[in-house]
Amino acid sequence: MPELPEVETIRRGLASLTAKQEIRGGEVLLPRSLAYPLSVSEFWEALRGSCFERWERRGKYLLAALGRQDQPAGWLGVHLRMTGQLLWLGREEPLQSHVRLRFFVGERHELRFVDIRTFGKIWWVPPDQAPKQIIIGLQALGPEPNDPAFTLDYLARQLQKSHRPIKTLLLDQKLVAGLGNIYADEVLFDSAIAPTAIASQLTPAQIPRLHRAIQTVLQAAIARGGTTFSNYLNLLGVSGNYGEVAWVYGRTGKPCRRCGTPISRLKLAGRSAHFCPACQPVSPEN
DNA sequence: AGACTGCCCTGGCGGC
DNA sequence: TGCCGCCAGGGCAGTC
Repeated sequence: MPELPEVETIRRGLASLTAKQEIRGGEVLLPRSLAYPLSVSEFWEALRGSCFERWERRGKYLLAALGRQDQPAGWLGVHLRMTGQLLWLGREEPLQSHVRLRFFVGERHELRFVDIRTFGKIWWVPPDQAPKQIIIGLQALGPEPNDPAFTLDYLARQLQKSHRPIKTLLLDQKLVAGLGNIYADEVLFDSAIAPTAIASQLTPAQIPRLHRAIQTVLQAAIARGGTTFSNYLNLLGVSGNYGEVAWVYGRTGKPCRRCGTPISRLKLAGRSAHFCPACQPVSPEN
C-alpha cells in the first residue's frame, strides 16, 4: 500500500527513466482503471505522440506534465491506491497477471500498470484544464508535510476543531496529504500518542511531537527509498523492504521494540490501529 | 457541514 | 486436502 514515501520514490524514478520520452501508444486491459476519459480510444488519441516533461506528486497522486512539440499536452494522473504498481520494462517482457494498462514509451520501453485489486486509477487531464478539475480527490488535499504551510500553528488549529480520534484524523487527507494506515501508526508511535486520543484534547507537549514526527518519519522513509512493510515494489520490480522494520504496524502481539510490551491492535473508523499501550498511554503524563 | 458507514476488489490465511 | 469466510484499506458516495 504505497503511501507518500513510496509514491515520492516512484516519482523520482519516473522522472529520470521517462524524461522527454514519447508515448507511442499503449493498451488498456481493464477499462475500469481509466477514470478519465472513459473512452479508451479518446484516451490514446490524447496521449499518443506526447512526451513526459516532468513528474510531480501531490499527496499519493502522481502527475506527469505532458508536452507535444514544446506545447503543453495536459497531464497524466495516477493513483496506485492499495495494490497498484508501476513497472519500467523492456517492450518484450511477457505479461504477468493483473496488468491493467500499458504505455509504450520510446522505442524499447514500456511503463506497465499492474494492480491486483483494481482500485488504482489513471486520468488524462486536458491541457485547458487544471488537474484538480478532473482529479476530484486533489481538491480536498491538505498541505504536504514538508510544505511551509504545514506549520505547528496550522496543525494545532486543525486539531482543536476535531473531536475525532487522532488516528482517524491523520488518515483524513484534508489535514495533511500523504499519510496512510502504516505511517499514521508509525507517526503516532514516534509521537508517543495513543491512536484513540481525541484530537482536540492533545496536550501542549504532544502537538509539537506529532508535528515533528509527521515530518521526520516520512522524510526518513523517503531517504531510505520508500519502505517498506508492504509488498511494495519499486519501478524495476525490486522489493523495498530489505531489513525494513516497523515499530508497530503489523506487529500485533509482538514485543514493542522499545519497551517489550505486546503491541495492541484495535479498529478505528474501519481501519486497524497498531500501538504500544505502554509507550502510547491513553492518559499521558505530558 | 462534519462525521460515519458501506462499498469497491482479489489474494492470502485461519479454521474446520 | 479443500472449501468457506474473513481480512487487508484509500477514496468516494450516501446518509444522518
